[in-house]
Amino acid sequence: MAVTDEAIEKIKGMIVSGALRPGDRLPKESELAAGLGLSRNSLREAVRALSLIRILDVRQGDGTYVTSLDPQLLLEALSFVVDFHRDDTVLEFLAVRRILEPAATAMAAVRISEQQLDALTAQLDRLGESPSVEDLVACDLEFHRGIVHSSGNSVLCSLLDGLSGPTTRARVWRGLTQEDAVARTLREHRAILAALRDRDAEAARSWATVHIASVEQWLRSSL
Amino acid sequence: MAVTDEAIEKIKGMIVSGALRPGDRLPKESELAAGLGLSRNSLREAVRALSLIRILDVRQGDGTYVTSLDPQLLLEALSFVVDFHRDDTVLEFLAVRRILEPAATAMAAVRISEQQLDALTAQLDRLGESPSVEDLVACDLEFHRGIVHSSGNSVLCSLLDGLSGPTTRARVWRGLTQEDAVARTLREHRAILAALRDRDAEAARSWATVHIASVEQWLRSSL
DNA sequence: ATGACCTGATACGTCGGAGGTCTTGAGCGC
DNA sequence: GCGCTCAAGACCTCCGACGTATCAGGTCAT
Repeated sequence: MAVTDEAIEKIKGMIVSGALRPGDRLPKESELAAGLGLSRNSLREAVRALSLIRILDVRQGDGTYVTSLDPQLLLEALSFVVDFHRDDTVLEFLAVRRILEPAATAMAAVRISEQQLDALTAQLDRLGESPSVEDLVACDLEFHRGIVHSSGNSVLCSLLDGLSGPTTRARVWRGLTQEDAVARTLREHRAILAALRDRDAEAARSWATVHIASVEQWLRSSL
Repeated sequence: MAVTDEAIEKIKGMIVSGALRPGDRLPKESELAAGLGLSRNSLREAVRALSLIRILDVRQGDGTYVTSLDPQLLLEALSFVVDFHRDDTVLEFLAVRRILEPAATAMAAVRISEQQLDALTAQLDRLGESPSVEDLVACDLEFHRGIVHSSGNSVLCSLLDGLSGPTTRARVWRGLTQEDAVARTLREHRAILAALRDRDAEAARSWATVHIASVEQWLRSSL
């Protein structure tokens, strides 16, 4: 195994074992390199790799720190990976979302706060009747993010966030090619919100399923 | 933005845009570095980072290649990230698994082949009545992997694979501390398998839910 | 002719050192 | 007390050199 890979493993080990805790500062590059028995150049490769996946946070002029290691932060790296998938796997991502999102929406139905409900309502009102496609998609993303956040499971939240990336582009196409997509989306959002307000988990789950299934159906027929 | 980060983005761009396709070979380090306008050292940091998350495959003495970019391969990186999570987020991972696994099992019920069913049966038979805890956990992992694989969704498959890491350790503790855990696990596996053989998606889903919920319940009470 | 073996070219792996740039905080003047 | 200056510390980038692994092609014995 290459020295750089060893260094990655060792740093990982220090974090997992608790020797380095979230927010801790690493020794400076030259010291750490000496400590791990490799050159500064090779160590930098290891640090850079861990920094890409948000394990380490490197600040020029300051030092290198262990991140908070929050699921939210770490799963951000997922979206980077997801970006590499071609269109032929979008359907598979969507299928996973179709499983997770209804479940998250149902969970949110029993946990979401009144303030959050009001905020979501205000957001939908602000969008108006016939928004631009870009606004709609952005709002759509925000809407679902808000709901999933209320599920109370940060892993679930981050996972859906990462998975939503590839389907976002698809939704833009849809808005451009399907006439009633805008009105339909708005209608379904209202329905989901109403179900949440009623604390009706099953209705919320069903509307979320319908919502995603409609995107999936369109995508499947147009590929 | 640092030159290394630029390089990462540029290489990513070359792949996403299709200029570099899966299996393609990159120019040698010195040429690529010159092409991207940075030093070989800095480029190596970019390549190393992309190699950690399985975007690139570097072979000493040969060259650097774009990987297959299979979801399975790319989501392997997920397990690396998941390893960093402490025990207090295991419950959240388990909650996500509780959503995905029953759905995957239900999907498998209508798609799994007879050969696969026979293989799973043989695997359970081979384990015997009172296996060691390690054997049981390994077998458990393999059992679920086989079923999820039959769901036909490779993204779902890889995701569950990555998510199962942190709960594996938990299951080992469980086997060590809870007397009837072994027998119970075996019983539930048989039930899931029977449901799959009956092509009964709902029964399969329910048994999978029960199976995971029992782990979750024990874990929740023991933390 | 075929196979194993050797060898050179090629490309990645590692290293040490030299400047450059950014952040931080102490010290100074208003 | 407040704001500014400046020097120290730490990361950023680069260069050039050498080590090591892989592969292709030629050589030689069978």
